[in-house]
Amino acid sequence: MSKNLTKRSEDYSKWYNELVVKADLAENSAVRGCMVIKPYGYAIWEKMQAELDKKFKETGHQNAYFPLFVPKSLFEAEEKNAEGFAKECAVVTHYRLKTDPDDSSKLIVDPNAKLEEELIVRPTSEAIIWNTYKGWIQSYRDLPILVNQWANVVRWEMRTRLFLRTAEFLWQEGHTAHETRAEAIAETEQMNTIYADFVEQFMAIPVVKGRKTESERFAGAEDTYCIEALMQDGKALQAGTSHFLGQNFAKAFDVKFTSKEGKQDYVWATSWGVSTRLMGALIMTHSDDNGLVLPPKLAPIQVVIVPIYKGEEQLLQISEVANSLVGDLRAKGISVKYDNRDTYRPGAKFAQYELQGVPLRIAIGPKDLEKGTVELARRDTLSKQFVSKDDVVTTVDSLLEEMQTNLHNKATAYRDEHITRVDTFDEFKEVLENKGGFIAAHWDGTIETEEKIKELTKATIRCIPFDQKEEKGVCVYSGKPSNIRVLFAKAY
RNA sequence: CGGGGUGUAGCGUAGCCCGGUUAUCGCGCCGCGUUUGGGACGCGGAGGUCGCAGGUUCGAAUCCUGCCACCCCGACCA
Repeated sequence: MSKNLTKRSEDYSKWYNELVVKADLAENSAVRGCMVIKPYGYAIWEKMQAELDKKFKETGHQNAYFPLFVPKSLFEAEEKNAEGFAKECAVVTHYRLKTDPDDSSKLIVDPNAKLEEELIVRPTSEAIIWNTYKGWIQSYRDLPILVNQWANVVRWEMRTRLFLRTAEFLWQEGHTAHETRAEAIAETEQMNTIYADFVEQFMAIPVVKGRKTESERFAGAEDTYCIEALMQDGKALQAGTSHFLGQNFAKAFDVKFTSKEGKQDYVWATSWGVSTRLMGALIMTHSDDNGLVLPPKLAPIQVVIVPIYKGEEQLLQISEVANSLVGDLRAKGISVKYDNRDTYRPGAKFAQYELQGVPLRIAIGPKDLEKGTVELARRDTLSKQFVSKDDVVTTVDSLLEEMQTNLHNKATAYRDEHITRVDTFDEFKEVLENKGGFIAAHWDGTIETEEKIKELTKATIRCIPFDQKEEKGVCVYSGKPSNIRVLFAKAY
């Protein structure tokens, strides 16, 4: 994506148009920041869901569903968590409307239908889930509980951005309960790795795995692991998180179990999630000026076939070739669309599928009929080639694989070029201002320094990378000793 | 909630300063015909509470007042 297209969110409209429409109920400001995901965009989300779900099941997790509403008292139970989300909660106070006595065409909230206790629309489900787990857990035999929920959550953000920070978003949230600290930490690590593998391999987006600093940590967590991605405009995006919650929620909701030895103890917890924000990451990582570019593994349509013809008869001849090709490709498990609409010309279709990011396009025209070929165009490089009819299936098959790798390599190269090692604060500011991306710098480990750097540069510590080697140095801001570099960046 | 900006057809806009025929143009949409190897062309057509409410005026998209919404920047955040 070109630089000028990264500056304003409205510039993304070209791509978003294919995926999403902004909720726009005219005078109703209440839905500001929510989105309507169109079928094509939702199909992408469904592919992501399916892949993640598979990985969750492979690691012993099960899906369940918990209520949308959280009674306020439950929400209050874990103090830090409550405090962390308090500023951005939608609250249900009434349960009924009635006709306005002054204007029968209007409805008003019935003042007689006030709830005894307000209900919070979940910004996350730890509270209601841990309140439920309390009833599920008595013995070590009940552990571990490995549950995931696919759901929507609401966070009343002051400022929203399509996909990256919408008021309502779709996500999955895993909530697990364990006997031991070590087991819970292992789960936290496992899930962070699953996210990293998914985002890298399936979405072709390179990420840095690491740990959050205390100030960036999830409210109520003892430790937060994350995967951080870098967008084409040089800003970082948190693509997924996995939290080790310690015994905080177990204590808040009084969830104890009796161990083999007959002793009572609080259970150890984790939670982890990824959201529709990943679709924003997808757009901002791979898109170019012609629109979306989808990695083949998550493209709802992997191959589109466009006929080029004059007259009904020619279309029939081409359709014969096209339909047999569709059959052959589907037999290989490749998703194909044959677009034989006669209401649009080929050029318009080409443009449309490029906008939608369809990885491969096959055009079949009279020349191809003569020569026994098809024209094959790939979305990532925009290059075209003629392929013999007999070789199409194998070529498509290998190209899809190649494109998946190519996209990941391209994004990785970009990301790696934008990790800059910096040793002075002047250099830090210079790189941040002119180059963007991640800055690998020494940090003295204090919240004060972190805050000060944020205040001066707007850059935050994205993570302390797991694979960072120990290295003696001095803090880029305070000059105090440090033995590891952390990653700073401006973030979404 | 602070600072800045913008509201005219589905989308993008001209007109506003300096009030005056039927509100401009492009895209899109509908019909007919010709087209079809990179976003077709011709002819015809439909579509407007000029953000809302007041006010000034013979007359308001245009001037005044109030309100509302959206966008950008900031605080907040996955």
